[in-house]
Amino acid sequence: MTRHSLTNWQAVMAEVERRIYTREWKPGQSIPNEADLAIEFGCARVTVNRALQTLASNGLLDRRRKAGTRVALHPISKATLQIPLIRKEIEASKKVYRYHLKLQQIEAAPDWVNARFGLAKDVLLFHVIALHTADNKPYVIEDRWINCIALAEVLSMRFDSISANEWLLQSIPYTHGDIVFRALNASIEQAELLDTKENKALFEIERTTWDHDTALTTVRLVFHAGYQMNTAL
Amino acid sequence: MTRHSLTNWQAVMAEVERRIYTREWKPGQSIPNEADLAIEFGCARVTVNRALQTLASNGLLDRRRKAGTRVALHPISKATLQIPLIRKEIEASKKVYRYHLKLQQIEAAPDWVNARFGLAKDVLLFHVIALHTADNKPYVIEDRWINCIALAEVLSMRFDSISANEWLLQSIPYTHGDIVFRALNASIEQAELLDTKENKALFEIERTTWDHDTALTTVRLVFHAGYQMNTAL
DNA sequence: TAGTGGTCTAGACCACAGA
DNA sequence: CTGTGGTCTAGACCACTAA
Repeated sequence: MTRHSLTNWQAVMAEVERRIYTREWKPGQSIPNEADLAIEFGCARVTVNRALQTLASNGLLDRRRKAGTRVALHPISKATLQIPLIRKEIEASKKVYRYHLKLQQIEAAPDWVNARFGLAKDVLLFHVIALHTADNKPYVIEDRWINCIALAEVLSMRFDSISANEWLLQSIPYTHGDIVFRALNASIEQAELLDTKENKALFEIERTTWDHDTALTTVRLVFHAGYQMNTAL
Repeated sequence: MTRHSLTNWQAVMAEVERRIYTREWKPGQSIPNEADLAIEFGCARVTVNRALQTLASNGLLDRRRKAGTRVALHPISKATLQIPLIRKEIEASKKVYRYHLKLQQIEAAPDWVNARFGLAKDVLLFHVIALHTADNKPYVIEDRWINCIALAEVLSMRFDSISANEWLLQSIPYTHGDIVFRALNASIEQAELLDTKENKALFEIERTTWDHDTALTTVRLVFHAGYQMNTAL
């Protein structure tokens, strides 16, 4: 991919990668320490350090103080998922994005939401259901619950022109989140919204975001039939 | 999570994160340059650089030479997926891992495989189907095709005691890979192997690994009903 | 062209964990 | 105790790009 001139530490990284890849350094084997490599490559130790740290964070090396650096035995592959705004994702594929609000009200939440939020059973939460379309075809259903105790601002919002997805991401800072991916059989309602048949296998992403120990919002994104999520290794 | 004493650059990072999170520095806004921050924090510029680079790689900052550093407008969330060996994944949940070879033969590949490999239609490829179980319950079907032109070693392998998954990962180096996640309705055969019903929504991961421009192997992993993939944000 | 981030260096000290 | 990686510093030069 990158057709640029390599910086020094990238060159060191590339050379180390090459030695691992060609099995000059085999899985499980110790490689020379940073100081020796710095001498061999004729650079500062920090430069070697940066290269090896990067490789270690990619899972290609195991590093321990005193024990030294070894080629990883089980290269735990790491894939990085980009999770963009739905609107951006659709616009990136050069399709026309549209947004349709289906429901916005305050109501008691179902069990799975209360479980996620760690709230009592009959707390009222802000509930939004919306459909995002690409070129006027259903793309994803956004079924969102918002903790309006922690986020009182939401009570005055109308999500008919801006999606809750977008408003939250731009306006509400969070400290961390968790994500679950799963497959589910379409309910009758989901099938109707997504223009497919009941029981069709659909891809779902469930995301909850937190401000420290307080859950702010949880959303289930149910994608149209045939949706695929891609990434590189 | 981390209850350790922070290193200096981590402290700087934490402070910058705090300012972003508390909106002292708002989305889109420029923050002071590295030199000024180094003075303010009483540390070397490199230390600030490391902190800001880390935040930028997490998507929280946008950095451009001359233009300076700004708080990201659209915090593109990045989630890192760990893709371990199936055996490790099962053992990590303290269940008993077992492996059952269902098929191993050389045959002409279906279209989707030829498409991935960029090969002619009637090339013969190495085909393996296996079931991985956790506590004797079906966990995932591994349906794998191996490019035995590029990987002649595979012709002498018997995958009845070691899985192709494991052998390939430990023995065959690759330069990169791509991954697709999707949902599918169980076929009759899949339902039977996974002890569920036809048309049940199942989670599938399709992974292809490459040595430069040569596809080495492609695999479809179809998980048991109810499987979820988790990650943090 | 000038300001900003990106990288590099030599040297230093520290923290951890193996022997 | 000692070898190794982890981090920090001050200073320098380079590379990109907005003005």
